[in-house]
Amino acid sequence: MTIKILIADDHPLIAKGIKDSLETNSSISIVGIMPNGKEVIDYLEKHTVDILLLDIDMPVMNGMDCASSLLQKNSSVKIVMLSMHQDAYTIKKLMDLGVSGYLLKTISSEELLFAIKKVYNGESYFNADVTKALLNTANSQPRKSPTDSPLVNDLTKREKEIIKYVCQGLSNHEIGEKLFISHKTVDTHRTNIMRKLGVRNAISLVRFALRNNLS
Amino acid sequence: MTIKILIADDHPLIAKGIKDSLETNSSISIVGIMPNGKEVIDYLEKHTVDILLLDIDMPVMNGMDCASSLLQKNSSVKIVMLSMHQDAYTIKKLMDLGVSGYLLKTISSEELLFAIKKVYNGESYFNADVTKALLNTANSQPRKSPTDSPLVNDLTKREKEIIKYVCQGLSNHEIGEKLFISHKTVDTHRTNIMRKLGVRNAISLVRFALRNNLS
DNA sequence: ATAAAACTAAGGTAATTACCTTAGGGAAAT
DNA sequence: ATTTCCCTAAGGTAATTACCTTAGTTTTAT
Repeated sequence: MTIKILIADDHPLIAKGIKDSLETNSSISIVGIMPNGKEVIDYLEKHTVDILLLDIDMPVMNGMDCASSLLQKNSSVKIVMLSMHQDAYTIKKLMDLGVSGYLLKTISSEELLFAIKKVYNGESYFNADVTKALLNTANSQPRKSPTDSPLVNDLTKREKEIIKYVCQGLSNHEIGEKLFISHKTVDTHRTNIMRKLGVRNAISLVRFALRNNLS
Repeated sequence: MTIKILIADDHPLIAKGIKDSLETNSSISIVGIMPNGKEVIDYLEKHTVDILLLDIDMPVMNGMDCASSLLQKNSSVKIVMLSMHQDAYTIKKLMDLGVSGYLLKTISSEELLFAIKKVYNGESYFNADVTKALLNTANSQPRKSPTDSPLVNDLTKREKEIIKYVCQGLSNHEIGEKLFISHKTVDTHRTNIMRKLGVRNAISLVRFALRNNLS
């Protein structure tokens, strides 16, 4: 009995590391490496695999959209997300979609193997740090992980507009005047933005914006 | 002749991938894998390596601080940053510090090998996407001001220290804890700083700090 | 040695932000 | 056609910041 695994990661070095780590185990076979979600979808229309190790941050089609698409069409593949960041917002979204696991890339190859076996047996596995990230935000407040880009996609047009003005040092009142909306609406946008990005104050928001060319 | 390389990355899977990719080449020897900047510093005090492949996002001591420390003490090691993100901000800062290369983890093992050889021969290497990221922001934001704004001279040592932490998004309480002073003292410093710089909120303060390399 | 500057601290007040909740109308997607 | 965002708004509360004043201690400079 061999567990057939498909890896989706746009970083060749990382994908190779995962592949090599797993292939030392004879009951596992890596059937392919895909550089983005689109190619995963295409591949899975013609082939069957047991487990998909899916990175989130990928070009063309990201892991989130890919997982969403596969789960909605009731694909038989079990999906294990493999990400750099423990962003509670993203994790929750994926759990709601129905992925079988969420692992940080900080895990050892032993833990990865363990997780794969559990998932293969129909269980799910979320590693400790991930669970902790969710606990910290029991009251639906995501957290942390600036230095991230996939999060930008969650922002609406208006939110990006608000960010620009926040970065200019304008107060909620001033922003409201510029956009002809209430300062309370600006406040709502700000709170939503910060929740999405997992930051707790305006300065961290500005730092994020600068890193992602939103300023 | 063997090129001795030290890898610093807190993700075992990734580090292993890089290691395996490079070690297929007989002229390269991976002498170790360090999980954070602190351990790199410790290691390099006792050993010598040719090239340090340094990840930026690491716990305990990040790659930026690690590179800064090594370059300031004139370590002979050549530093090649290896990051997930093409953040023009960070790249510029690191180039100013004097790192020999900056590569995205999206590169192939072939390109990594090519870069290592160049750096080993005293040249530097920044991969295409990185260069592109810099071009996009070259005109919009001159990072390095040749002459500091006269206002900077009015700031005391302690005030510059406070600014650094403010830029990190820390609250007055958190800054107070870091510096072992009262949050009210931090507040006083902040107010004094803002008065000197003629700004009215923390975000404008951060903008000023970024323009004047105080962050 | 004395003055000036820097660092520390605190009390108080006003303004602002951060966060939660609820909610209606319109646009976009399925 | 119905659901699902998105944008808008507001009420409320807690936390934080901005700013003022006063003031003791330490460090630095002349």
